[in-house]
Amino acid sequence: MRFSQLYVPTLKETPAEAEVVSHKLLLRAGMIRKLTAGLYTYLPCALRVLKKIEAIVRSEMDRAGFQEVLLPVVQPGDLWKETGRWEHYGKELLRFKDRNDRDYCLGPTHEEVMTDLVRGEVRSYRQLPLRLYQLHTKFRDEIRPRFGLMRGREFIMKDGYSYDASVADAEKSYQLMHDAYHRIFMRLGLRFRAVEADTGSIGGNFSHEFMVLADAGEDTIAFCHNCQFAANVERAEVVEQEVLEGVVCPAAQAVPTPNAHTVEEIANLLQVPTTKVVKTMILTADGKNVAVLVRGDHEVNLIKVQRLLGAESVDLASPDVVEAATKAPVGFAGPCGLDLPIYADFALKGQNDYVTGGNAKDTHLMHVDLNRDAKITAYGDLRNITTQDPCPRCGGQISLAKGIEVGHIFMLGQKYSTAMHATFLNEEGVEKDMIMGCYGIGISRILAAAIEQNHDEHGIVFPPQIAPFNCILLNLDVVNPEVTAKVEEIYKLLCDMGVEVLLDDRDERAGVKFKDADLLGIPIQLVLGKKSLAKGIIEASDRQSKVKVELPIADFVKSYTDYQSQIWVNWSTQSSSL
RNA sequence: CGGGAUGUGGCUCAGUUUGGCUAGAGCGCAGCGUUCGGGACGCUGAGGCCGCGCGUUCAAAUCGCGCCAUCCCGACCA
Repeated sequence: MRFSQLYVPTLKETPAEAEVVSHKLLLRAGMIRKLTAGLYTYLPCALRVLKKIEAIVRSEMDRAGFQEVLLPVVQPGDLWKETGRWEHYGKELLRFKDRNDRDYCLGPTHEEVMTDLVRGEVRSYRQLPLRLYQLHTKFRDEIRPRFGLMRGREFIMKDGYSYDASVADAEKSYQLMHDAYHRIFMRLGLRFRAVEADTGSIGGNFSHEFMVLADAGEDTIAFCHNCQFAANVERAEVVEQEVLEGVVCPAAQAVPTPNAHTVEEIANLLQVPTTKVVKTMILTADGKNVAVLVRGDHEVNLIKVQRLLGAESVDLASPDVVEAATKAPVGFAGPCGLDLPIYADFALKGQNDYVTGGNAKDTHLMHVDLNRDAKITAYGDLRNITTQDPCPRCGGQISLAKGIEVGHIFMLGQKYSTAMHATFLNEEGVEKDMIMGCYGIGISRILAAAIEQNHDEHGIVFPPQIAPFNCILLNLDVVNPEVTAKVEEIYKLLCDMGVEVLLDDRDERAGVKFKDADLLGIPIQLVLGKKSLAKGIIEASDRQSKVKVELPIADFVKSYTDYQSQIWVNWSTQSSSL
């Protein structure tokens, strides 16, 4: 491919709309353009990368025994009514009606349609397991699309579904995908981690997320240095610590705390550590209000609260609810005398002499003993894990890291098969519901995640496995006939070798070519100009390390082949699952 | 949906506070010339219903009201 022919409108300046690195670089590198909020057009370079990602995903899915199909994007509302998700999925489901006034939606995921396909044909355990997948476009009307391709409304996804006759078989399907995902992310050249995850709205029994490690990640993962434990903080359980003896606690005493709202402000004002302050949050769970208590230096985990209460939804209560419950403005809630069910985190249990809100304007209570002065409904694991907590499996040291969720696998169980009557006859001739699993990979998100993880001040640093081209050949002297003739010769040679080469044949200054080559993130830069031609060499440089070597023109085929394979090997040793 | 911000040539932004006469700069684009190994320089030129609507005024990019769009922070998720 010739640069002069390629539609890559690179930009010197970053469009104001972009905030995160991947979004900025995708725009600057001429890979994507925004159509409207959350909807992006992929230009040739981006599409080349996406196709490489898809090819790796496809080959590993096929290898795992999954068969590719392609389902419609538009789905009938009736199917969603069968599983109850027409009511429960929420506004992310874009709904509309056809000319006959029938309900339809754009597919945000395809459990219903895939299961409809399977239930129509499968009658016997002999036809199971059935493992299918597809690669196509999903639409979710996100509340807030952001970060370019990281959270678009329309995106490319690989979604796979398994149908098994028994739980044991379903677990095999799940493990097959777990292993395949490992191979996929290794082959993509990324640093990633599989973590235990919450199942969220998809539902099911258990799940793992595959996280690309990057500072811009929206998720926090906790992992152990000593054992294999790794989990999304949403999910990571906190083990209850040994109960410590409480000190002798004086009687509770109200103190004025004007202008102090946050835990830090209270702690400073009253000269106590934040660990001795109790955070009281009023939550609304399925329409009922409850109070949740955590230590001042801890964060409430709403998913854990939801699980403890067995609630469908849990949210922070609105200010008027808080004011009605505490008879005070927001910021002064406390457990003493509060007429609500009160759930407290384990960490508060063993100690006393706390500072809490006073349920009155500008007032807090000191010397609170929760067991003496408040009525705690129950203690439980209600907060996010911290680096101070021991590993819940082995007691080892916990670390936290940011990650971008690029894959998620779920053991669904019979949630959908039961609702949709996806049944089969077993060996005994008894009708059973199939056991399902579903397995997603965000293809277009991987493009963004790869850039978040691999970039520098000059631009993108693509892993060679997914780079839009294997190398870029810079003609530094397009007006010089000898140089140009030699460049053309090398270009043809590379094409004949099957190397995906981008020839920068533009009549531009050297600096422009170097800048664009860096920006695009092509792993290998080959440079030929008057100087190098005189020496009989081509300069090659590694986009990642910036290390330059000289390849003799005389022995170009072999020296290039060795060089490229070295670059690839370097990358594959970097990709890891930690 | 709540909170914050921004809308001015293709891109980045100035001008808006204190209304004023042909609306500016840099980049990019077209032409000519000089340059040519890390985003060159000079000259010439094209390109703007100043987000949209209504209003105030002799006069609106600038003031008021309404709407729309985009971005950021929260609840969602591949």
